[in-house]
Amino acid sequence: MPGDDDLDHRGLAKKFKALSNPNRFQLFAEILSAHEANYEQGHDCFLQSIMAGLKIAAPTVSHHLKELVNAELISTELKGKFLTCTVNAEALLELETFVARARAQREPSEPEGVSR
Amino acid sequence: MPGDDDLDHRGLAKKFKALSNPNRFQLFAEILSAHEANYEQGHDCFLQSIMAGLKIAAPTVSHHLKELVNAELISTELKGKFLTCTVNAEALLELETFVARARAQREPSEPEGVSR
DNA sequence: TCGACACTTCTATACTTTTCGAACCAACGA
DNA sequence: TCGTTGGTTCGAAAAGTATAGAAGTGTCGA
Repeated sequence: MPGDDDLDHRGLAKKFKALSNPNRFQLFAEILSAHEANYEQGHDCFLQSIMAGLKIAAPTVSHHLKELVNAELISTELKGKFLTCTVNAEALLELETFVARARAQREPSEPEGVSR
Repeated sequence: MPGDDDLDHRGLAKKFKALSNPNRFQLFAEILSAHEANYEQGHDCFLQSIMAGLKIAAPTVSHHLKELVNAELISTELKGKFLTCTVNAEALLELETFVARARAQREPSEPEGVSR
């Protein structure tokens, strides 16, 4: 059945691509953990603090950020002078669903054990 | 603490990268579904049949395949004249673990099946 | 109002990736 | 032993990506 998985393919590849660059991946990971750290406290994840952990220039960060947004992995919002980042839960779900399904596909019944 | 997540980062980024190209992604997906289809019947996933579904030349397929192998997403074996592909279950597990953890991170309050 | 700050856009450069034709190697069947 | 077939390697062109310096936009505090 085409149209079952095919729709995902483009979006998924885009998301994978967004995470394929080490710096961008780290950027995403930082946002993720900042998100976690700040969730309870109610304040958002500021780009500024994230940039501190990376050793790349501001224009590059800006570029990577745009890619993450474009892949719909995160969204950003300008709050006055500062930029806040929010991880998109749907995107993560989409990724997880794909991988989980892939795993199921690989082993329809048998638990490991490639004989031959 | 270095070696817990940090190791993953490199490997993960590599895997994400391997899946970042649409054609390569599709290649992987094809292998996956061929795998599923043929599992019970005992015969392997032949590259030949996979290539039929893609509109890229043989050298390109060969190249992409090598990338997937390099990212440890699959392994290949030459059987006489034909090449068979096997999806690496560990790789999928690694991906799933990352994504699941990311989801948990995004919403610490939400109960999910993943413990830290 | 001014200057500092946070971030973006522009532009340029170095590098990587994708892609395929041509040539190649290995295995199989006749 | 050939010719055919499945797949790889080589070489090269075209496109894309990562990166940052310089300059720009908007916001804040003094």
